[in-house]
Amino acid sequence: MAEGGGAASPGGESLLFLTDEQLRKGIEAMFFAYRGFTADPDRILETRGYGRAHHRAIHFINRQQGQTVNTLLAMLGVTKQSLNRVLRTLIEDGLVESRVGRKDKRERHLFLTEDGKALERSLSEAQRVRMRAAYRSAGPAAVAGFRQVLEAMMDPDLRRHYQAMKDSGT
Amino acid sequence: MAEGGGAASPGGESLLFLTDEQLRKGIEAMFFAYRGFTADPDRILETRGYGRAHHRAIHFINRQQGQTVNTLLAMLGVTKQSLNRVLRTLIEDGLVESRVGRKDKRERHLFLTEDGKALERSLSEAQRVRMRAAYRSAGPAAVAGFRQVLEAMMDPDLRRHYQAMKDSGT
DNA sequence: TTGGAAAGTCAACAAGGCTGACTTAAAACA
DNA sequence: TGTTTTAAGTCAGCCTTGTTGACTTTCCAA
Repeated sequence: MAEGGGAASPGGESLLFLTDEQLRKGIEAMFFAYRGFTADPDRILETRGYGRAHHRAIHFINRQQGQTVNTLLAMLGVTKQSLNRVLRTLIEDGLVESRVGRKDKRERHLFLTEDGKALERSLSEAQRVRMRAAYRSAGPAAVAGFRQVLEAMMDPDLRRHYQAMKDSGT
Repeated sequence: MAEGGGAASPGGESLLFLTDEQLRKGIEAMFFAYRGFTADPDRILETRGYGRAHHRAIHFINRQQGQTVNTLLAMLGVTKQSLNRVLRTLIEDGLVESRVGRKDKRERHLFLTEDGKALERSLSEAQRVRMRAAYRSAGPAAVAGFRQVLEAMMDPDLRRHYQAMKDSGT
């Protein structure tokens, strides 16, 4: 209700956005939007017998080709057993290549093959289409706000990962 | 970071925010932010032996007390068998009450008990704390943009659910 | 009175998380 | 040199949460 500094007062619009009601709408918006956000890739993945776990692995391997398994693990926040199951099928299917490290031979460096890149493009393009439509309908100012709020919502560790990517522009 | 808003170049603002690079950042922001968004409730749920499925059921029953199972099903987008498993444990644990419909006795109307409401409050408060912090750090304009983009990202069906809630203000 | 909708249940299965224990290879260290 | 630590991978088993399919019960409405 009227927490956060008296949202009920007239002219207090600068605070109104912090009412529990507003926050609840933001929470629900996240829930519904995330469903839409994953819907298109999910459909593509299904035709191949893959799931979201495969998508995540593909996305992050593409983002930084040649990264080690440990790096990927930190990004995904799952156990190596869990990742390994997914990674094994991607390697068997020829979408991912695992190369022994040149300097440190314990490490495996992960790369997308041409097939892997093709799937990555089709998945991310599906997501970009939706994102592009949302961006267009909301406008540039809204997009800036969108990214600002999302960034502030991340856990610090994840935010660092996100920001690291920001700098390494294509 | 000269491109926090995505459109640093003068004049090109209306198009620059639609580059694939910008879209990719938006996609990744969604991914990381959603992890943060669910982290706090997940921790609370774990202590009770519940999962996200229980959280979702509790959230939507609270949102519209007395709704039928079918309504809830449409909102959650899962099968009734899947929902039923979750619902059964919540009823057994005394967090949800299921009342036979007065007019149509086939229907079951779902309500949160006092215990259920207490858990709902603790879950949503955890989420609100994070959301509030994100909102504060991003500012009112960013929040408006955030909600606009999320809404545009939803599937039309889900958007209707979201907007329906919007009107039924507390 | 009967067809069909709403709800619930049982069984079986799959994806994708998890823990724990263990191996192998190689690097790092003392 | 020999020992410890690290990176990766594997096996086994468990849990949650999603799925399909088949079926029953209840009961409204044509």
